[in-house]
Amino acid sequence: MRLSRYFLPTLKETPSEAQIASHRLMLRAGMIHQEAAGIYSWLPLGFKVLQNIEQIVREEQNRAGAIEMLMPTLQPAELWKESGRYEAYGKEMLRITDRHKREMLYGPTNEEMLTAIFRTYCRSYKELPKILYHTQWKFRDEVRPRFGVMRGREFLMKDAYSFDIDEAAARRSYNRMFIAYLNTFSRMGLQSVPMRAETGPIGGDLSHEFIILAETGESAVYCHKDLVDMPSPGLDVDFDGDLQALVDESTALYAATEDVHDEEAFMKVPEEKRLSARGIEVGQVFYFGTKYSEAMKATVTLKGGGEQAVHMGSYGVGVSRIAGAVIEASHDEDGIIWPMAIAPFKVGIINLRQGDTDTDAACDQAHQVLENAGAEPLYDDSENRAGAKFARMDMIGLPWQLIIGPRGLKDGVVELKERATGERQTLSLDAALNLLEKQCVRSE
RNA sequence: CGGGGAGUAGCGCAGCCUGGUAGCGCAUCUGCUUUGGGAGCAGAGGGUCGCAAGUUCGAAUCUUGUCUCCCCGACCA
Repeated sequence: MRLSRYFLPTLKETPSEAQIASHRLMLRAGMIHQEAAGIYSWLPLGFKVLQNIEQIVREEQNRAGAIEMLMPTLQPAELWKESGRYEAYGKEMLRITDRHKREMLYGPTNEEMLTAIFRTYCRSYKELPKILYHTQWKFRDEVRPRFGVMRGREFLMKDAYSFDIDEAAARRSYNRMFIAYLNTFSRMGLQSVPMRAETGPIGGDLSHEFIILAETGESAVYCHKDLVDMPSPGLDVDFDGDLQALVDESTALYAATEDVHDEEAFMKVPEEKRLSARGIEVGQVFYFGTKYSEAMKATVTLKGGGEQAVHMGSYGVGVSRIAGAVIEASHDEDGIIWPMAIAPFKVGIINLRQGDTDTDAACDQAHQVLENAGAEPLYDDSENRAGAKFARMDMIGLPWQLIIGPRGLKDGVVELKERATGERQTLSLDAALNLLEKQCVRSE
């Protein structure tokens, strides 16, 4: 993509409303545009990131055996009256009345809707187990939205719902999502730590929040240090096999958020391994049994006759929030540092002397070769001076910068800079293009 | 929802106390010079001062109301 044809409204100055790094950088890098408190337009660069995140989530959901669908943003109030949550949800729920005076709402989540779908079509134990998911915009009318997309009112969320015959089977679904989440975040270059979370009225140990450690995290967290560099299970996991051992491995060590923190248990962690930090929740897995299926009469017939309310769980990933969380976890004074997997472009080509015949030609060639190879280049062909181009490229944080100028070309070389480390190497254009193809093209 | 702060050009801000032709920096446009880490000079365009009432000869400035945004807290993916 040529920058001159793209839409990338970057800002040199920081808008005054942005307090934390990710919010500031998303505005400055031209990723988002605020429409109202907690509501954002996603400009092209931000939208690419959002799509990359969504796609990784999708691939890992599918790999774990979940089935994708799509439910609407607007829901009829009746569903929520059935479950009792229409009253319980309070002012956070955005209620709307249509022209026929029917009560509607902008969905904050979809348990009711999917439970209603399930009960309509699935009547037998033979239909189980099932995990269905979608990625859709939600709305929660937070009293006080903040931190940009990390805590907006409108947000994009992947939510999955599992249906099983009993608690033991529900645990297997839970485990699938648990492992899928570890892989999902790992693929995005994020080290996630599953932490015990509040389970609500159901009790038990079946709820975990997936936390990314970051200084600006919204909640205090406590965990065993070894969890911070525990490898993810890997994409070759057999999701049809028994995942319990893998889950146990990830949950054996102490890890809890503020809400459920147990100081006594934490003290049993060797002192040098105790980590108390702040974290951002990017996902949550939750088993809630028959809470909705009973209220909404989602039952299946049993093998031996009789009926059973299905055991359910729900599994959320904050897709739009992750865009902010990644930046919180990965930036420096100069700007964003995108992990390769979700970077909006993989390499930025910097033309140091726009208008110089040789430099223009070399840049054009690099651009074309990388574009054709699928390395997703962004070519800064603007008339700006070198310094401005460097600064902007650092800010938007593409993993690689290919720097081409007349000075180097005289000696037949270009410069390649890795954003994360700042390391530069000088090499021939061909060698640079070869290296970039290896680094930036996704092999599948 | 309690407490605090702010709305003046696309962005960042001054002006308000003490009413009298609306300013600065960045950005944008034109020209010349410059060209490897956010260039220099010269010029130009762009604002019903959030909105509404009121006071006044006269309101960005004073008064009242209202809307919006931000911060701290409570709440939350």
